[in-house]
Amino acid sequence: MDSSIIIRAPLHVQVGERLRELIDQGVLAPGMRLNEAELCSQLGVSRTPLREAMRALASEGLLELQPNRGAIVSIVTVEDLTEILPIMSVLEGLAGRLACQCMVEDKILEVREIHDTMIGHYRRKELTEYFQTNRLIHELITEGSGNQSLMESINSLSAKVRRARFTTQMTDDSWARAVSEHEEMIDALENRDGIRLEQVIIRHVEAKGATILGAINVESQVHS
Amino acid sequence: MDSSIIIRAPLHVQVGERLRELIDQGVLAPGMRLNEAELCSQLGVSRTPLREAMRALASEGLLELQPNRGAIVSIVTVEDLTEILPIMSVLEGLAGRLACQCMVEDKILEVREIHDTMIGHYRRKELTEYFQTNRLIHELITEGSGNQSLMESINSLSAKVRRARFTTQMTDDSWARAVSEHEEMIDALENRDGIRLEQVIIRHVEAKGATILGAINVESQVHS
DNA sequence: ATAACGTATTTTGTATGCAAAATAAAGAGA
DNA sequence: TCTCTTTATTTTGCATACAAAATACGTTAT
Repeated sequence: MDSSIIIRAPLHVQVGERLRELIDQGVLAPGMRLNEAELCSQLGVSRTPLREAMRALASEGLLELQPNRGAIVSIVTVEDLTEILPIMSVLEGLAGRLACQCMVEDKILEVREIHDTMIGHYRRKELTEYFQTNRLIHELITEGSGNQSLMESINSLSAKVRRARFTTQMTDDSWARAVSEHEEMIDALENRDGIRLEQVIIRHVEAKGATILGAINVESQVHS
Repeated sequence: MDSSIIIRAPLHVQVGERLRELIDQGVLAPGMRLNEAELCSQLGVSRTPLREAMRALASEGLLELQPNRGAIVSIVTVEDLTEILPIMSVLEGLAGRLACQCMVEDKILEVREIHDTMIGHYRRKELTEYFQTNRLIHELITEGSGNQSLMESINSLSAKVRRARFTTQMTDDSWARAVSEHEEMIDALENRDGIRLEQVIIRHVEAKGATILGAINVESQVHS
């Protein structure tokens, strides 16, 4: 009858979450070798739960395990991004199409409000806040699809893209375009026009992908 | 200099592969509890590598881990299929679109040949062989996308769908339709018309999904 | 000085043992 | 007979210990 008992998550789960954080924050940088003993003393656990957590992260693609040679934080290459971005595009598109069917009116209103907030950030050229609200909108639409499996797929890919840590530098032009595409998205969503929303999102994410890959190419040119 | 040394995979990797096989074959049936000690003696390993393998399979979705209560082979529900099939649809569609750009002429020819073989099986109503060649075509197109990440995503979802083990009973009508869609697919591929191939595949996989879900509903009606 | 070999040290892989939690079983009370 | 405790057994979670592989290091020979 006691429903208030706190179920402590197993150590290997906690360790997994902690590692995920560390990788996300970049404390464990891509390419870095993970020393088991070192991490153990750092996290205050023995090697068993640590290793179990590492297997799990590895099969999610966050770590790369080399037999008898330990694990490294996996590196997201330009090739990876080139592969992942088109996938994101169609998946987010699908999420949009489904969201038009599933999302309750309240949620759509919420998206509209965040959209308006985002427009404000755009007008005031507040880049960080713009990206934040932008991402939030995409996440709400993904959630709105009501498709758990789809959410997981998108989130997993999305995490990889974020881990690439490129410097997104939009031109005034591409930024304006992105905003107008968002306007269209909201419009399609409010009219529950799934087909149109899907098309707009696909175009939108493809364009975003092109921007990202373009920026990376510029970067690598600078370095050479 | 010795490149002929055989690098034997670590035990936990071997165990993982073996478990995957057992689950795939249905020896470890969905919902079944996995007893660590039992599996250990069966596979001839200690609990450590087994547990590491289990974590990996769990984060791939093949196993479900309950804290302090062991693991069960995850069950693919109708809801899961309802979620997964639309995802498969757009992903295979994308694969088709990309395949039209990437596939070398020889590979397209190969697909054509298998397609013709499949048509033969269709005419002779050889169901098993039809499904086999059918699946092979889808796999070749997926490969042909040249997108490793996309392949992995599709294969992972595809494995789940297969694990559901529904009994696909096509009507003459839906079978004829599937075949004609395949004709269209091959035609689009040979003309490297990516947009069209994508559309056809999306329609085709959606229809296949409807057939599957329909069959399951019929089954559950029979049981009640 | 460099290359190659052999040894020492570190690091990973696996097995085992113990503690804690969950399940099964047995017994007492209604 | 059924339900609720209490106890015994099983099973999972974690730590430690040992073996094997890889790396680092020092020595010797060219």
